[in-house]
Amino acid sequence: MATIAVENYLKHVLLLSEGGDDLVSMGELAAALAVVPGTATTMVKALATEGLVSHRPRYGVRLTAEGRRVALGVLRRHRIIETFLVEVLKMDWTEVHAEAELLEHAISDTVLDRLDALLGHPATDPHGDPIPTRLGKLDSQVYATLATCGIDKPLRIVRVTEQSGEFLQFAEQHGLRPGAKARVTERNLAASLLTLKMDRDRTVTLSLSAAGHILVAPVK
Amino acid sequence: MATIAVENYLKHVLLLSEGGDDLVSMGELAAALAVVPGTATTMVKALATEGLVSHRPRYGVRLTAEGRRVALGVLRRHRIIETFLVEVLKMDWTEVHAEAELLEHAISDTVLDRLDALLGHPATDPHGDPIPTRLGKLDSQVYATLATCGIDKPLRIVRVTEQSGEFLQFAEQHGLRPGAKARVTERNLAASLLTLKMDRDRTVTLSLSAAGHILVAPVK
DNA sequence: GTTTCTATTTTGATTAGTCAAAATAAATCT
DNA sequence: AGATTTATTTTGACTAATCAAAATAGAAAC
Repeated sequence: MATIAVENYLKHVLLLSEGGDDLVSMGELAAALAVVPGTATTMVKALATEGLVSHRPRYGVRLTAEGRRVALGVLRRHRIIETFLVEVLKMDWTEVHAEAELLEHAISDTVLDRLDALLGHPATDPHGDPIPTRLGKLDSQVYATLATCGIDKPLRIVRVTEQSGEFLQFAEQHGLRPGAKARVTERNLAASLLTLKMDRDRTVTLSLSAAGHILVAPVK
Repeated sequence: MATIAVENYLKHVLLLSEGGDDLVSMGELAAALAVVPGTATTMVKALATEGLVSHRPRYGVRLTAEGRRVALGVLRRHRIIETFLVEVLKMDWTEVHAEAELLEHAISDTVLDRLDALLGHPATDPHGDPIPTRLGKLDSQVYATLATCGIDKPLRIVRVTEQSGEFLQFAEQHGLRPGAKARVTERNLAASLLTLKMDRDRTVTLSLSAAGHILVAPVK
């Protein structure tokens, strides 16, 4: 039985390895978990002897098949709980992340399956993040971001990959939520800024780094 | 911030002191928490220095006002979660106790208040146990039990004070659930048995000790 | 009023997770 | 290549919660 700490380590290794590089560094991992690097090293070594990760000392860590299975379970719980909090309890999508962080380690499979059914087996959570299936399949579709997409093409926001309350509240305030329509009108690399037009001609300006967290798909 | 272990100790001191005796013994407490007695002693001493209980060494332990406040919070969470699991997720009232035991330490006040509102601010959980209010008021109405009530009087079951799955499934199987109507037809002290008539002339026999866990009120 | 029984407390160890700070290895820069 | 910077690992220490087993204090029995 994985402890809460173990579940969190595995979840964060999964999330950090999503974005490309194969091995997750101790630095990244320690920062994500808000522990000191030495703690991450110690824990990773323990996880490695349990067969949940493989550790290449001095280079980084990666999930084993078993570790990935556990991590996907945690992620599934997290995202179903977030969806429940928004859809049923009508909480704000900008504030449910922290709540789900707590509950994801305490909910049983029975309760989770009931929630999933109540919600109609959703494919994504309120941020647009894909929900792993019971069988451990995770949709890995790659989207463009506002920082990388074409200019003046009609777009639909599909996902916002940032959990911080401030960022999400900023996004919500300007209508940058999953499902919203948008169009990039100008991208200024020198100033690292980007301008876009939302519904009803609302204009929004944001930094390229922020834009990188907003995933979009072309509107057919 | 109280840890999970601290919350559990305080909750069990509260539950064990409900049934009468002022001081809760280390033996009872250790048994309720499934730890060895020495562990309970150690923990209780720590709780005492935190001002959450007062410990009379060799005699027992009692909650302070602050400890009671914390314990009532845990109990409120537990019972609201149980109610949610039955009313919204349609789980069986005989199986929700263990689930709530896990979730009660992970749910925030925000989520709890939303659940409470969704459920219409219930006064009791599915077992008939009273739910402490946000302000820490706990209904302490005293009921007769099937072991102590009068013979041949029409009764309504108001509460079942046993959490074990087996007991509850037995109760459910024979219609002994909160709200059901019943009438004691015979009480045999020698054999420590009791017979009662339920709806549609169903007859049920159970031990006096089991009967002591089924609380009843006279039907007006 | 001793002795005996039983519950409680104490003592010494263990496990999980963490931090601070010293040691070390890899990468980078002359 | 040698020196410096930076990330990682190691070491030693700490906290919370637990157990096993020895010591002890009340209560009950004689």
